[in-house]
Amino acid sequence: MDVKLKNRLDSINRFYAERTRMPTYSEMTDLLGVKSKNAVFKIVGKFIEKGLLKKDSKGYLLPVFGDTSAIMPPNASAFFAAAAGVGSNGLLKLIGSVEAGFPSPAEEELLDSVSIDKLLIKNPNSSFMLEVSGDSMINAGIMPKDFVVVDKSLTPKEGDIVIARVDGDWTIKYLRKDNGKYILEAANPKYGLIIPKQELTVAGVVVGTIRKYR
Amino acid sequence: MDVKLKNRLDSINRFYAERTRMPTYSEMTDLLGVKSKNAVFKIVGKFIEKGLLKKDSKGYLLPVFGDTSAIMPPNASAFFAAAAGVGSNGLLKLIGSVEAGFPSPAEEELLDSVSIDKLLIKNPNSSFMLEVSGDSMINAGIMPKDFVVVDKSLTPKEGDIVIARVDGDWTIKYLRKDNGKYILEAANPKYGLIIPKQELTVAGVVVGTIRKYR
DNA sequence: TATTATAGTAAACAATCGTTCACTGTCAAG
DNA sequence: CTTGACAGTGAACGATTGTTTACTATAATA
Repeated sequence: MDVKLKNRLDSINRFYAERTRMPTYSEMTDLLGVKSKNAVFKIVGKFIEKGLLKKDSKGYLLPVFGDTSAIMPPNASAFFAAAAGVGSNGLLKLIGSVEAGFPSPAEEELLDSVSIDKLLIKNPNSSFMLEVSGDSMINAGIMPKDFVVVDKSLTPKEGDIVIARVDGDWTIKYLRKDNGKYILEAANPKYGLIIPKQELTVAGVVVGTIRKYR
Repeated sequence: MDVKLKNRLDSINRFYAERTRMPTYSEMTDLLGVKSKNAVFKIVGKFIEKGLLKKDSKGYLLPVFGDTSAIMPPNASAFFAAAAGVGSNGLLKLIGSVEAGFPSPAEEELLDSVSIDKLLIKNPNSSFMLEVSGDSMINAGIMPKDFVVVDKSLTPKEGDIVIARVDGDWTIKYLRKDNGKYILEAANPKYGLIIPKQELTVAGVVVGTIRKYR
């Protein structure tokens, strides 16, 4: 796909990121630099054909997100967007590993865009975000003030990091088993195992963590 | 706001999360359980008046995201959504700290919803996501296979975690200063300071980290 | 009891939507 | 030189949009 077409797609996707809705065909005449809606209709038709945009069941035009179930496809090479840093969908472009660094702009393949929301949240209706306090999980790379994404719908299993209520207190810990009974283990040698006296309730499984700097 | 109204708002927002667009007034008659578009018009008018939905400059209805610049408002109390786990906007409900746990459903205030994308990404056009390899930042809670969000537009300053190219290699490290010259410091005692022989280029500042479990 | 407020119904309206039609101009290939 | 492909223009069309109008039923208030 040539640069002009790619820039056109980017401008549509950028509209979506900024305005939280897809542009109308009329609005796209301005975005794409054409005068007629039929020209837009044909250009959009090409993007739909290539799977870069889509229509829903009612015929409304929608953006297409990168496939977050396959982060870092094995053979993907990547390149920076142009110096102006055009992104698609307001989402992040997934480059590669830190060690691979930032490839030269000469590489031509499109970067996948990913939505972090969609990366971490599999079940929107049963997922929540909590802020971590305390350093009990610090050796698992979970620090105070980090956020964890918790999914209540998942069945907890041994080794999961869970949000649990034990003897009336809430905590975040590894879920372990000892003699057939669930116990909790911190990721900090300062804290011992938690063996419930009365009740251990697992409220949800931690499926992701987020930290914000600056 | 009573439960019926809140459920109506949730159903609109859930439509947005699932369909990537806002429903039409006609579609909202089904969502809200009314027969006439004027009833929808009035209900939506109430949400707009309360700041729970909005119109853009062209008159299109849009969802309203929680204010991510004020995560965890100091006096916010929170409660779980209903057992069915209704979420708004497909976004996460921000509850509270782990120690506060999950409050009882009896508490009535709305949870803020947050978009992680919007939480971490301030400049979509200059932000990227990289996967971490190596354990050089492990004591900063950044582990191999974590993702970092990098913003190229920020001016790096001392103490930032940066993506840098030093003597031809890419790395992620703390940016430090020694005798007026920039150097790099790992967060793992296994690794010494990096004092560039030739060139140190900072490509971007790390503004967030993400880890995915399961 | 009367009045007001609220929540809804049905229909009509002007505007805009996405799509189709007919056409033009440019470029590449035979 | 002719033909076909491609990218575009302008206008028209049927469908749908959000908004407005007129009204009804119920509940709350004075």
